[in-house]
Amino acid sequence: MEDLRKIPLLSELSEDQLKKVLSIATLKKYPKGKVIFTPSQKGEFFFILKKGKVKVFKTAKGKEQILKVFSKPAIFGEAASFTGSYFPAWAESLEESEVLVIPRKEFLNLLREDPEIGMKLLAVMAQRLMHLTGVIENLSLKDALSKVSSYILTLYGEMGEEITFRTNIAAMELGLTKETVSRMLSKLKEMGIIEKNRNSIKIKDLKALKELSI
Amino acid sequence: MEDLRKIPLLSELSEDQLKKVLSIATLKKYPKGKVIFTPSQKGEFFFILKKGKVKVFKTAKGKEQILKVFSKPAIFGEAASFTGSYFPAWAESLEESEVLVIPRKEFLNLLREDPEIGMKLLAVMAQRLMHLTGVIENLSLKDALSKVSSYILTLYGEMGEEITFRTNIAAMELGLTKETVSRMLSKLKEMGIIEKNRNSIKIKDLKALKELSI
DNA sequence: CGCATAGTTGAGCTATTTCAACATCAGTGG
DNA sequence: CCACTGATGTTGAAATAGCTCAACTATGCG
Repeated sequence: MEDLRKIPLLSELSEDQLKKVLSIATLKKYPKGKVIFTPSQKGEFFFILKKGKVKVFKTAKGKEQILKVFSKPAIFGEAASFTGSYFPAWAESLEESEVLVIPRKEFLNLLREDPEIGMKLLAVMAQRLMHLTGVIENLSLKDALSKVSSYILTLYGEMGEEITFRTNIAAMELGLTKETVSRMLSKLKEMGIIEKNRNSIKIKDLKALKELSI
Repeated sequence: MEDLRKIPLLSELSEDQLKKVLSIATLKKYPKGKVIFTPSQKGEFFFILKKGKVKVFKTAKGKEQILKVFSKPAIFGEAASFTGSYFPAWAESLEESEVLVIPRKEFLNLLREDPEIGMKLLAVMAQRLMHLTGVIENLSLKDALSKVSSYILTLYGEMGEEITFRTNIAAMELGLTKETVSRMLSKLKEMGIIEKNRNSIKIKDLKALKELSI
């Protein structure tokens, strides 16, 4: 429950309000690879990721483009559950996950009761917008090496730290194939910019990486 | 002034409120090709397009990707002026335009005074999110012919209608070159799906076009 | 232990870009 | 009113980034 306090939208709630939310919410457990919502569903529910990892993505013609991966406690599906329209994307668990599901009606009640929550939601949506413009910039304006470089930087915590890196997830986020991502990683390694193990990388030359990520 | 009422955010305002907004706002005129804001500016102002046409876009490495073109009265730059952070993109007039500029402070006051306006803004942001997910879908999952086909459909009003079509704008919205867009148009013409003049097209086979746009 | 999943590497392919040359049009100034 | 100029669009040929396909390796999970 304390994890949930870290979510901007919920941090604002009083103890009582949060309890109320939790009493309304249903806890759902999704094993790895389960669909949480699809574009053919209307936003009748609002989702809070409590534990696990979820990808939100578009698909067409057998291809898939990730919009965002949630791996920390966060809300998702908020736009559609606000408007009540169809979800603009798919959501699927990437690992075993726990999700709190709140009916749209209750979600709207919360908003109505406390305008401060509406403001928080605005802030979240503004963040989402910025994130998506970043995705678009990546997709449209950068070449493969820049994409991978900037992607690594988004994962980067502190110098010398081991960064878990999933090639195929990266590929789906960046609009590349896993082969291309793999090749770019090899290239970065050759250039002495990163070190590479099977599931993780380590940044050796942050400055050069930043340079490439533009 | 009545045009402004058509903008969702403002339609909600009382006569007095709207007058107040207009008294706060500064009317700015931009000739064609003028920059309205850039990513190096913080969202100190909120913009209302009154007349004209404005493109909001990202650029890098001499390339340019349009996020959205506004051609009817609308608000823009709302996310950054809500959070006060840097604009995530550029805005530039595509033709001579009139823009109402409102200081962030006053904009936030409006939100504070009337929660209903906050709700409207949420709706607008939700729309923007859906739009951007659509842009991403286009960029990442579709080939050139599909992109152009679906783009034409977004412009489409009623059957047999002449549709103004600007090849280079289309290209910048679709993440293609003008040459490719031109070639795709020729292809669609060859296929008997559209008719084509210099600055406009006409849909001859809507069903086929929809088929291609997937 | 075995099998499905994830990653690597090479080779050839192809959609789109790039470059170049040309055509057309709209607006401007004489 | 016409000539000039810059912007916009068209078409062809060549270049290329990234994809597809294929074969192989490593891994981790049941």
